[in-house]
Order: sequence, then C-alpha cells, then structure tokens
Amino acid sequence: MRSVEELIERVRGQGGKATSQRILIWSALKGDVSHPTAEDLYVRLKPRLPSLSLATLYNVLNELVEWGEIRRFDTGDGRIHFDPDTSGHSELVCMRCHRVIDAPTDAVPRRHVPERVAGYRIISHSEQYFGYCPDCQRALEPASTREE
Amino acid sequence: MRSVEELIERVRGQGGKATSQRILIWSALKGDVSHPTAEDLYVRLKPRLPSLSLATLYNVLNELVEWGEIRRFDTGDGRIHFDPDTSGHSELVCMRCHRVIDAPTDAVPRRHVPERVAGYRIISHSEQYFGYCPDCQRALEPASTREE
DNA sequence: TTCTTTGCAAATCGTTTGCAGCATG
DNA sequence: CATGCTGCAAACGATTTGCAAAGAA
Repeated sequence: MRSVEELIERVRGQGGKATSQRILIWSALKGDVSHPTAEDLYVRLKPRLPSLSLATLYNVLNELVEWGEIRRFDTGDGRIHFDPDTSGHSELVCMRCHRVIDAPTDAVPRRHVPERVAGYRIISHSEQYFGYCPDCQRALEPASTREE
Repeated sequence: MRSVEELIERVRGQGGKATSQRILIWSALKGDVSHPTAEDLYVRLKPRLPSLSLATLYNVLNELVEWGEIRRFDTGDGRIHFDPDTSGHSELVCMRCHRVIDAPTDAVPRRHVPERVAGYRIISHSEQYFGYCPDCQRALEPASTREE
C-alpha cells in the first residue's frame, strides 16, 4: 500500500475527493499487520470519527482493493480480512480458531507477483496455508493420541 | 481429492455412513475443474437426486474441506468456490467477471505444500492471482486509452 | 456552486442451524 | 434397531444498496 500522500494525489487525479473518512481509514491501514476485518477497523476507528458508518468503511476498503492498494482474503470464518501488505507473501490460517499470521518467508519463499499471466493483467496476489495452529493441535489431540 | 472408494473407507472407519448423497457429491467433485460454487453443484445434482437439499450439500462440502480432500476459496463474488485439486497450484481470478482458471504452471510454478510450517499442521493451500481477464481488459479500455 | 461521498436504514442473499423422520450398518 | 444423516424452513449475519444531506474542489 502506498503512502497516504500518494493516495491523496491519486484520488484527486481521478476527480475524487480526499475526505476525512478516506484519510482516516488509509492511515489506519498503513502498516497494519493484524489482518483486520471491516468490523475490526470499525470498532477501532469509530471513537476517532463517531460519524463513521460501516457502509463508508466498506466503500473505501473495496475501492482500495480495486486499486490494488490492499488485499482481501477469506479465512473461512465468514468475514473478509484485509491486508495492506501486497508483497507476494503467504498467511497461515488456523481452521479452528481462525488465527492468522504471516508465514515466515524462510519456510515459504515470497512469490514475485508478475504484471501479466496468461493474458490476465494482475492486480494482486493472495496465498494461504490452512491448518491447525499449535494451540488448537493441543486442544484437538487427547494426550495419548499425539501424532508424530 | 482421493477416490470415492477411499472416501467410503474413510467415512466408515470413523463411524460415519456412505449415504447416497455423499457418494453422489463426491463423484461429481472428483475430476471437476470448473471451480464450482455450492449453488453450481446443486443445480447440477438436483435432477439426479431430486430429494437433495442445499443444506446437505453444504454439510458434505464442509466436511471434505475439513478432511483436506477439497479446497474452498473466495473469488470476491460473494460465493465460496470449491476445488478437488489440492496440489499446490494457483488460480487466476477476474475481478470484473469473476471468471476463474488455473494458472499455467509454467508461468506460476507449483508450490510444494509442506506438512508443517511454523508449528502449524497444514491441511491445505490456496493461492490466487486477481486481475482482469483479456475480455474485461478490452471492455474496460476505450480503444484510445489502450495501455502497454 | 457542482459533483462526489457520506450515513442511515432497509434489503440482500449465501450459508448455517434445529429438529423430526429416514436410511445405513 | 441404534445412530448418524438428511431435508425442510427458519434464522443468521456480513455486505450491499438507495437516496437525501453534507462537504470537498
């Protein structure tokens, strides 16, 4: 995701407006590594701009996704998660508690994200490994059934 | 995804039943390369087993996902897509028409899907490249604005 | 002033759930 | 015949939509 200043230029350049809502949301996202849902961001930002509505938040998030500034992905918990990190990395997602962390790049090498593949113009890349986190493995395996 | 015979053994082995619904759905999925949604499968299978309900279909699909026999992923169109191909490959997803195709493996090398990463036990892997397909690029770019 | 964007509330709709009846083992 | 599974219909809940009012440029 680019800097807030660059995003202001971009939106003005296409006849759009740098509203306080957009700037607030952009600032909150920049550098966020928590893979938040729309709801997560809403409860975090509402106190700072009480008039903020969820609908606006969704508008701005979807816009950023279309611009390729952030990524959206599904963890299987029914909500969409967002990530301003658009480098070719992967997430580890727990199928039980839905915890999400970035995969260590030494275990899963980064992808180079090409601009074109098979005639498609590529805007963003998303990669997840689904499984069970250490805590949930322990919770699921009775002590005697421990595998490996 | 394993063969229907192997799945029958598996479900019986854990005290489950090889119902006609499960076998029908498993057979339909095996070898399917269309990345269907639950609804897609429903309209395809309903004529062959008119009593089939969407709820059962979701039950069976979710079960297969938990077993690691199929993958589920989101294309941004609001429905969940399923894929019996669990090899470490990628999909190309059009952000406009939501068409999905498998990425050619010469352009995007397959991933080896490890059993463990950072303490997580890995069940499945999912990777997508989002962008615009050739048709939608044409539709979006007025002839004079053609880029590249 | 003009035109984009916001906020509200209602609508949407894919997916899940509860439970009585059914079919498998 | 015991139990897991199915089908129905209702519930759910995240996201989207329509439109009048607000506020950038």
